Amino acid sequence: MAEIPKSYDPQGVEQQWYDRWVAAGCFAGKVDPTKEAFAVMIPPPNVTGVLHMGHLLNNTLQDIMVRRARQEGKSALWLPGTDHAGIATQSRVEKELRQKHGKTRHDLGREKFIETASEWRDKHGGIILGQLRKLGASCDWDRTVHTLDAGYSQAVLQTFVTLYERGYVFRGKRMVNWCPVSQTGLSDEEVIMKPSKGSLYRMRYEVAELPGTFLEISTTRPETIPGDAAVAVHPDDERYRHLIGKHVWRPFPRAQIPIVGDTAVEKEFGTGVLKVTPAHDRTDFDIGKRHNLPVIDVMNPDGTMNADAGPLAGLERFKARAAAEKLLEELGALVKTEPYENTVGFSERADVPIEPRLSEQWFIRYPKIDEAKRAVTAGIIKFHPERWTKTYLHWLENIQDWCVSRQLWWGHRIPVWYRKGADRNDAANRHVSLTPPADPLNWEQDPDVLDTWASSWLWCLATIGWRKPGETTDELKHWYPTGALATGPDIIFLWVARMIIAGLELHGPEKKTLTDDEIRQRIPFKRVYFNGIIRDKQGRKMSKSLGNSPEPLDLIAKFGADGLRFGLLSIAPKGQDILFDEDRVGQGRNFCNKLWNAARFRQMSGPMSDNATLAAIVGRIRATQLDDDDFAILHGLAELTDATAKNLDEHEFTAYAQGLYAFFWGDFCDWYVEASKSRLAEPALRDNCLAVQDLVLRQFLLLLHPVAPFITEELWHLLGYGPEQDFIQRHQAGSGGDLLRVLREHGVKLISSKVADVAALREFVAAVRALKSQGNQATRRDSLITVVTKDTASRTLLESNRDKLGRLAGLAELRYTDDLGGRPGSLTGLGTIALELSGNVDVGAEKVRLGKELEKLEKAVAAGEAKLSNEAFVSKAPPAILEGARKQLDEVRGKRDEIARMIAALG
RNA sequence: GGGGGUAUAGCUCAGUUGGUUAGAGCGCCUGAUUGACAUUCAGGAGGUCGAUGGUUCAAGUCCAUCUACUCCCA
Repeated sequence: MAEIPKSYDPQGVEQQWYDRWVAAGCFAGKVDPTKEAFAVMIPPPNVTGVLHMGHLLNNTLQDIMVRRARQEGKSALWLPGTDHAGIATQSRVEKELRQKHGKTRHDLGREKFIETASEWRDKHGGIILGQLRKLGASCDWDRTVHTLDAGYSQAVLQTFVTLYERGYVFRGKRMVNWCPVSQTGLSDEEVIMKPSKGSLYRMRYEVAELPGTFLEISTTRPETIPGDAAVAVHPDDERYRHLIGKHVWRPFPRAQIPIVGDTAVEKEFGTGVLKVTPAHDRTDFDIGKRHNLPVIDVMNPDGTMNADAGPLAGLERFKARAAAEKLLEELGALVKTEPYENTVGFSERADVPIEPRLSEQWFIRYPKIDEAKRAVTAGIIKFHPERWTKTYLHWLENIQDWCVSRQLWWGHRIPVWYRKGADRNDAANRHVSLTPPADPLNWEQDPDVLDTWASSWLWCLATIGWRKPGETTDELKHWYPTGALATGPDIIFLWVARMIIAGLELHGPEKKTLTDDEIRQRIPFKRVYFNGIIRDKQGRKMSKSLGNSPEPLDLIAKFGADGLRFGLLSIAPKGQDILFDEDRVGQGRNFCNKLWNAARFRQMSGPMSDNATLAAIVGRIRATQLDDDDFAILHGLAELTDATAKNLDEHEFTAYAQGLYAFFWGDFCDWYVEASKSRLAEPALRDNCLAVQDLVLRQFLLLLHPVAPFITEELWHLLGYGPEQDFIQRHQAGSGGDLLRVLREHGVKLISSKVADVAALREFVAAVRALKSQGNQATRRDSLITVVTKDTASRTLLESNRDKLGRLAGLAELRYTDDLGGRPGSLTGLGTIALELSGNVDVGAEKVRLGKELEKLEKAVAAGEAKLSNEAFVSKAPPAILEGARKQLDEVRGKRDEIARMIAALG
């Protein structure tokens, strides 16, 4: 066996194992009806994207779930893929066309452009999937899916057709969020509201019927004045009620427009008078409909003003705003301009203010809303953390129709053909189908494509072969519903909710309503884990423009994939945002190194024996030779095993990592291994001690494997737990009970009182070390400690562990007495101790320290006495609590007296 | 305007149905290092659990109000 090097070097280990895993087909998801299935579908990253911090955490979590499922012997699948990212990809490709060739997509034509975009995708896309391999992601790469793949596309188009046939898809002229840069409509979910500094313009319009009377109006958007069709006031507003029905003069183009009364007007905002621009504002559009106002569109799709904008025609929208201000001023209609901050919607992709714009679009009215709510409220789908259910339900309760058409070329082209020259809004003139009409020359296809989310909402279905409602396949039957989804809460509406709705409507035959059982069969996943968003140290979102995001691959190089994964878990509070701090992630790397060195120590401590199976290792243990520490560590191991399972079941990933850390570093390395060094030096005791170490290491590697796959695989082999052609993923730790049973069958019965004994010894050692440190004897290995033992049991315990105490606390001798006199001392559960040869003790400092201790104890005594003299407490508290309180009071009193005595003795 | 979330040590966070003298990691201070590990070891300092009020024998934990910060939706 190779000698283990001094410090862990992840680089070589990781690459080597990843290649071997892939070559051996370790990640292949195989349909096996005899096994419980557990599938995870990766949240498909944007094909143009590269790995960022959020992916690291999110994919680590998925890998943990999948690797654990594999260890448990389940039929496990983690399916990777990408989405085609309509707007993002198209903008990237158009930008490149413009910069390299000075061309637009229109120069190329649709077909050629899509070809170019596909080439670009094949070349640049999917970088991120390669990066995930570095993280150790155990995806079944042979199954990689892209939303524009032929089969997937068929599913997307079929869904549109099906929903159209079922009456959930309709075409309509509506106010949409228009992005003037991408020149496409957007769904509400793709609009980011941002506070923006602008101006509030106060203008006055003259009342036509009452010359000399003016109405003051506030607006943030004077460039839309030419589109004004009316002004509106609240019908109950005393100030203006009498003017309803009259008219005002619109300043430009000068025209009379009516004054209408509408309850949508906020009396308190501005002057309480609203200019109504039906073509350019959602509320105004609704007001316009109620009052039969004309819709005057004054803008071009690219955000410039059109001919109807009169004097503003041809200007870009923000230039037009300035021009409008100037015009108002010249006309004497501007009262004043004041700075104003309001929230403005920005296009998520292009990052420019969106323009509410009236246009013809395709919409989906969401089906199965009640069922979608019930799936979560009835616990058929579980959210972790649970509170996200509130956000989810709130969205469903206020749900709006989904604008699914995008004025792009890159994506799934809407499968609708219109009869040439006929009214498109008449369904009779449409052909909605996966296949073109028989007489294509008489028809033209809708130029738009579908929203990317209208493809990724089928992710859990179409990745495993769903193509049509009511049809199923072996793969679908086996993997669906998937086991869990891990994603960020920022896409709870965009993706999570829509996937649930898609599953409910599309998986299975058409049904108007669903029973709970049917819901159970149709949901896309059983659990959703929402991980926190990773922010920088100051709590800002990671972004390219801020430059505050570390390069993930650099982090992997620096800490190792395992170290980074472990470090991320240990700093990721459940469902809270994560403030990323590189120093803290270093903990993960340190932990891997600690594990590495523990294994190295094991290797150096004695020859390796049969480690091939758990039974073989247990078989090496001689029950009669086990000491207190062996019992305690094995007991702790059994507890850790159960705690680990529980934490993973409940998606308590941080607790999972912290539990492993505390056991291994604190209990095993700092205490057990240190304590066992004296036994390892004795040939007669050595083998037994090594067997226990081998046992602990083996089980620990199994528990750690999901989060740190590389180092655990490497050590699994280095320490001889499995032959070369085997993999750790084929083994599981079992339960704590299993472990205890195997031990018991071998004659090892764990005595639980030993756990308390070891805890007392650890406390004793800590007290001695502290005392020595205060007496400037920290480094001495020949210290003498005098003990006033509490009872004979304490003395027996100390005596039977003398060697260890000597080694761990640097004690040459323990002496027992009844009176410590004036020596500086301290209290332990096993008795009061004092240091001999105390050297240059600072009596003053010692008194201060003891004084503080005394004060604390006196408070505790007073609290205890008050509690026990309280009639109500004594009569109402449960006996166990009462008993505990009495015991504690006795203890605290004893300690107090002892400390008081020590202080007095110091003089 | 509506709906969440958070507030515990200098920092980042644990603290599971209320029940001992509230914990961890990092940082800081002191000390150690020739055989597992400086990616280490030992010790120490540091907290009226955001504020007020309430329920209870008992509140960091439950309830109400308030304050601050933060996210989502309109």
